[in-house]
Amino acid sequence: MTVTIKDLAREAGVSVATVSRVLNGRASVSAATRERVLALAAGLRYVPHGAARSLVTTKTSTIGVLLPDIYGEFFSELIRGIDLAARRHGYHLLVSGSHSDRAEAAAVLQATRGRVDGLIVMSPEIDGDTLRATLPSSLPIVLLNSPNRDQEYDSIRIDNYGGAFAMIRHFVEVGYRRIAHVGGPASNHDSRERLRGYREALGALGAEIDPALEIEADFSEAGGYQAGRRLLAIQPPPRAVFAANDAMAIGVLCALGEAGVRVPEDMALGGFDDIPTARYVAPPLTSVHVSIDTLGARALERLLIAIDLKNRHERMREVLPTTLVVRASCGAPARGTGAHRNPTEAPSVSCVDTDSQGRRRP
Amino acid sequence: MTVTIKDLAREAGVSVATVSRVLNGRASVSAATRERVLALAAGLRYVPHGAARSLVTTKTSTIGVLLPDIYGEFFSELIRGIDLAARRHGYHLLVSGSHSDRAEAAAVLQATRGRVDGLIVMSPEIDGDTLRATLPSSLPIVLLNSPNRDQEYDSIRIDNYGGAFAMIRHFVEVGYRRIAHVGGPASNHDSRERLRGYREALGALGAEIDPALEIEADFSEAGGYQAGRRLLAIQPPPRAVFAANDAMAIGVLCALGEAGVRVPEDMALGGFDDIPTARYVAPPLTSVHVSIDTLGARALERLLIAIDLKNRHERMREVLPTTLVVRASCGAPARGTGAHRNPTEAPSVSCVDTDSQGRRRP
DNA sequence: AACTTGGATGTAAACGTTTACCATGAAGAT
DNA sequence: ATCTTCATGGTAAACGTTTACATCCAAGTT
Repeated sequence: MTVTIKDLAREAGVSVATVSRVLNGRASVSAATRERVLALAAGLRYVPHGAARSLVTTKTSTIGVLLPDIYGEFFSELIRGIDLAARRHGYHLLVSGSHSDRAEAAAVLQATRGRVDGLIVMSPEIDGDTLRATLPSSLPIVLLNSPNRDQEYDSIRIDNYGGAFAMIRHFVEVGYRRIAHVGGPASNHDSRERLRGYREALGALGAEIDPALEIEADFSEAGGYQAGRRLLAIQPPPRAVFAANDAMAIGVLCALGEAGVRVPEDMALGGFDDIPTARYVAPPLTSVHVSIDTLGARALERLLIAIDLKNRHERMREVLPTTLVVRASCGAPARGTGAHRNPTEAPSVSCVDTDSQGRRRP
Repeated sequence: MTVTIKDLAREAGVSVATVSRVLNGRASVSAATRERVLALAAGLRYVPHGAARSLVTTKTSTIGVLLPDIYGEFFSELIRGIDLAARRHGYHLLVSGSHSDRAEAAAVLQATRGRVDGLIVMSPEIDGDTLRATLPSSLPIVLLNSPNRDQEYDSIRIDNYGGAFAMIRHFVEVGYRRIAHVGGPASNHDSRERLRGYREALGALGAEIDPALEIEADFSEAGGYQAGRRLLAIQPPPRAVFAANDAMAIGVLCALGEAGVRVPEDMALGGFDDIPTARYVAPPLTSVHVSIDTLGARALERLLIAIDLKNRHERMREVLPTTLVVRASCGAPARGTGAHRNPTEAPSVSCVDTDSQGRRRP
């Protein structure tokens, strides 16, 4: 029913080898034959069978992407970044998100064998040992934002520590001394690093240290809202709040707004991630910008190198720098009014590139 | 190097057929043999080769998803909906987004042959004729939000017309008579349907009709902002604005805010899509809610039916209903204050289910 | 005229599975 | 004791490609 290379060969009166050569642009086929085969292929709507091809070439031109949960702007940006880079290199993407447990994630990993040339893995469930246990060591893998310090795998992560440090540094420079933190789940590596940046910055910059100012939430708007309510009860109240992601910052904003607490006049606020929404809330949110699509693109390019070198390359651990984006919510000198900014202008913000210690980069 | 079923068979001292039977849970293998093979498979970290398997079974357990551009909350929701449904049914997802031209999209379509069991296509570039020309007719396909009225393909789309109609009906009920529209590109099918809903509702409900009130933009925040500026110049000014998506509505909000025009007191505003951000802008945005993940899940399930029935099923055209979500931006009676709403509560909004004529559903 | 070269094409093996079919032998039925 | 039956497991073909190798033949070289 579906037309194969044999049908094509028969119709064209040549061997399958010749058809294959034409289709793959191999040399030494006469122009006449080429024409005939090509015309016939179009006419019969022939499309080569990918699986058969990969079986013999041991190339799939596909890379697998394993994500914790395909949700929200972070992941759409990430996939977009990976996808664009993949297309540029002629690769396809096999994506899979939200695995409830380790067993399911492992099953998905297994299922990708023979359908992908490599894997980009971002999953709190999966560590190096799990990977080693379930996959052949010949499969190239890049770990994304993983706590993993494994020498066997490449990894790329965001400079959580430096980003958090930069935010606190900014708060301190603006003049705040009593700064609270709304963190993500302690089990999450990103949360822990951002918390560490917060704590060490407080210490290093001489701000006030008070464990009562640390609240743990869950990275969601709802969690941020609850945390915001608890913030309001703290005495004396903090003058600024650093939320470990923008979703929680928005929740905090919500809680403060309800209570009549003005941002930034009564309490300053900063987030992390710089999701697109950040600039459209009122007041626009100061945040730590992370170039998520770059993260994805870099991961893909690293993976391609690994594939090219048959996984015999030197492993790398890469850290992507962050940029502090200052908007109205942190009460920095003479910035914005709380109105939405004009989205057609260049960002009306000050950006500060920082190194991994939160220090200003030239 | 990588271990195959043959290695496994040799080590276990059985034939490849037996190993295959064990691995696929086929009957008639003694418990002892099964144990031995399973233990060995785990020990050697054997994983079956997907491509080889699909070659002989003609099943890939993968479905392809072709999207116009993986960008923004709409697409992350859509992919999420598809992914969840796919996993539930044991399928994987091969996604591809943002094709600059028809040729590239066609190339991607071709490349999926033999790697997918079916296709979900959402792309303005690709119509029925292109599909017919590039793909074997035996491949099951579901079209998403496509203008296509092709009898050959299943399709699912959102009730753009009904959603727009419902929004205007609501505006009229609140008391507005002079209502402007900020539309998407005229080349886009969704825009055209929303515009049609707007126009026909104005006529049907006796509101003011004035071509000067129709502005075309491009579905982006920036485009909405520009449109907002033009709105301000219209004399007499409209009392309400219906933007064809939330991104543009946010842009309009921005322009109005800059000009000191209060929403909803001076001008009411409504959007379309009900993206998560909609409830966090100030004032919270009234919008037409679309269950995007449902759209994705439905598409996948329809595709699975088609696959099951080897594409010999009856084709269907499905229209997904919308829900009007009333928040503060439209100035409906005694709603919100412009503050962020508490995200832990059930939505503090009135929802109105409507049929395809924008009439209230029981 | 014999020999070499190389372009065009065909032959067949290989890739890693699944599965229809067949062979074996033990247990139960007569 | 012979015949069935059935569980177990082996043999080999098939899936649709690519590609190493072989073959053929025309054209050029000596």
